[in-house]
Amino acid sequence: MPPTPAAPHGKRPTLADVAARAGVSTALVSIVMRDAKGAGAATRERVLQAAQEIGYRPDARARLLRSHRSHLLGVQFGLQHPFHSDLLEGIYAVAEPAGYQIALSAVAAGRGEQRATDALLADRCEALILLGPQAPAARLAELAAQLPVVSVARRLRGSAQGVEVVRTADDEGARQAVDHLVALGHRDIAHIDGGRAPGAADRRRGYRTAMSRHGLADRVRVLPGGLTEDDGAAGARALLDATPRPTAVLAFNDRSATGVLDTLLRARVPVPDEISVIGFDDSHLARLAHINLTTVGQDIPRLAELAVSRAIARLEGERIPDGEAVVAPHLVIRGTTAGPA
Amino acid sequence: MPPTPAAPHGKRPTLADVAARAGVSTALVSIVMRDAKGAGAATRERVLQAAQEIGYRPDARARLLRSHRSHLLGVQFGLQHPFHSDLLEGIYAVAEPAGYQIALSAVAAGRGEQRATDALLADRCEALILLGPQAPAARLAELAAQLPVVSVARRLRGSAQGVEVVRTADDEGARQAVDHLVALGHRDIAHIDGGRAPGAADRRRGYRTAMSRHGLADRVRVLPGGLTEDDGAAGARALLDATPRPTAVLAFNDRSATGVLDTLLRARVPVPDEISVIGFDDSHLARLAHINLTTVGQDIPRLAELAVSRAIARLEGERIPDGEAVVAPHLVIRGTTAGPA
DNA sequence: TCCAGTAACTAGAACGTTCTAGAGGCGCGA
DNA sequence: TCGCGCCTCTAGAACGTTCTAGTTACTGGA
Repeated sequence: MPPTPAAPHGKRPTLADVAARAGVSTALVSIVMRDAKGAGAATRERVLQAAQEIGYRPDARARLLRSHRSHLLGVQFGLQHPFHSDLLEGIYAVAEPAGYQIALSAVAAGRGEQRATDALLADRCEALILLGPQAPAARLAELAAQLPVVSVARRLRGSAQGVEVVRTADDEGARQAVDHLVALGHRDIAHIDGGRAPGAADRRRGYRTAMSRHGLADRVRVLPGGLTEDDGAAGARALLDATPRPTAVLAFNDRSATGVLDTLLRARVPVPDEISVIGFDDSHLARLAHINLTTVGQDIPRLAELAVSRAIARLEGERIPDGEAVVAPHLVIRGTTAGPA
Repeated sequence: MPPTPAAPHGKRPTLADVAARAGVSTALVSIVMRDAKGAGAATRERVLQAAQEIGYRPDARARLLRSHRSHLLGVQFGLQHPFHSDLLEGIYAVAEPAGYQIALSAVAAGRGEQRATDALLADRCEALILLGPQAPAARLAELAAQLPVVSVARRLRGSAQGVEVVRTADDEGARQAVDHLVALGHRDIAHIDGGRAPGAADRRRGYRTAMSRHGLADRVRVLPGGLTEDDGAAGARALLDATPRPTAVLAFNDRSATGVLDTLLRARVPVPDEISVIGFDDSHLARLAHINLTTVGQDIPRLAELAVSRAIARLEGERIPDGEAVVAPHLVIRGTTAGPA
């Protein structure tokens, strides 16, 4: 059933092979394969037939070499970040319909960001989309001098000229969480933060200002954390020892919140009866029936769409609105928040 | 500080630009850039200097187009599988030192395996490494007719001729888990399985035969499950209703085991005091201090190494040992197993 | 002194596409 | 009948690299 894939000379079949078999020129085969206009219906049919028979596939590299546009977007992502995986799903969904291909380059242990971006540049990407890049601003500026660069989820001050930024309004997300807890009647609300992680500073600030606005400046309590479950668990232990013990806690992200939940369960502190918990991200984790976490959702499809569309806009010479693209988060209320006992 | 990246004519600099600046031929520049022999030390220095000055980078696509080997391994992976991310880390670590580049292609919602492999073929990969492929065996055979294909973690019967298989001895892992529990004194040991997931059938079989070998055939209890936390949670609820209630349970994987743990905690059933729990994978999850899961570890670096080395061996015409490459798992004893009450 | 051998370098053809020009055929209005 | 435009198709150059087959210059052995 599968077409015999063997090319005449044992190598991968090329345009010329198809052309010979169909009795036309290579140029015409090229036209047919690209579905461009300039070929008659009958010939088109015959060429496709021939291509099918010898199992021809266009060579993407040769194609890109010749055409002066590559229509290739390079995406750098971290292998260990589920959040990046979710973004990638969104990026694929937007880029392919817009006629752009995606080239992936992973950041892994022993393969730093420099290696990752070098590979993308060598592949002739037209623009770079960097998910949560950690590289120094100077390096990003250097890249931005060569081609359009979009930083997703990492905020950059003026030091990285020319880099587009797409991110969530982290401070606003923290504010929504605090507002929700205050509306439920909480006053002693703690925050287990994200340390130096991207967005952590903004979430910390959002928490502080929201507390102040509710006249709770003296109840502010920021516990050092990070972005893993262990960080959350450690924060929760500190929380339990605190006096007065807070009745609610905002974690840096869902992973951290999961650690908090686990520690509270083990300590037989019922959630949300004695302590309410809020996460951040609305990851798959949070949605699971047995975790059922109230959390601040990031609008991942929107972030992905903005990242791609800004990259494309820069490539096609459209004028881009100045400044960062900031996406509003939204509170997702589930089962881990309730009024204080 | 960064070299002025502008090429003479505003486009990306090429070999010819470097050659002109250094006053040599393009062929010689090519030699220097590849670090091949055939250039004098002084000239070499001068060429490198010129390349540096105009910010030259080799064009990977043109390079691959010309050279008849591409030294490119295509890897297909699932965006939503942390296990695949871990494998990828290992694959990068092995492939790059061996002189092979990695091209990634993700399987995502709306981007099936066919699309993913098509992209890799268009990119002129020399071999394909598929992580947990779900495609029908016929499709894999069709690919294998065109180039070397390695299937990781998916077992294939004779129907997919020519496909290399690299996998963990799943039945053996299940056996180790049962042996451990029996040695602790357990007799009522249940298994929450993985349904139709890759490896699930083998683990189920390993559990059954191990139970039989210990004379516990009549205690065998397989509960339907899957590969997510929710599946584990559902299985655990079924477990609690069973009579006699099992004193130990082997989950399909760590995610499922996490769901089990959570349900047991909520039901105030202490682990491991009343019920012991074992997972499978030794994922990051299992290692977390507050989960501390006894689990069957897969040797991920070894799986990655075997996958890459088999692909390369096929490419370089070396003779490969017949049959699948099966890697032994190993039990990792942590805090969720103990003797029955 | 001559020739072989080697090291340094170059011209020009490939690789598999797309693109630019243009050739030929046909229909149609004047 | 001519002239024009349109459609289909083709020849050949181009893309940026590597490879093959030289050419030149220098060394050292007979």
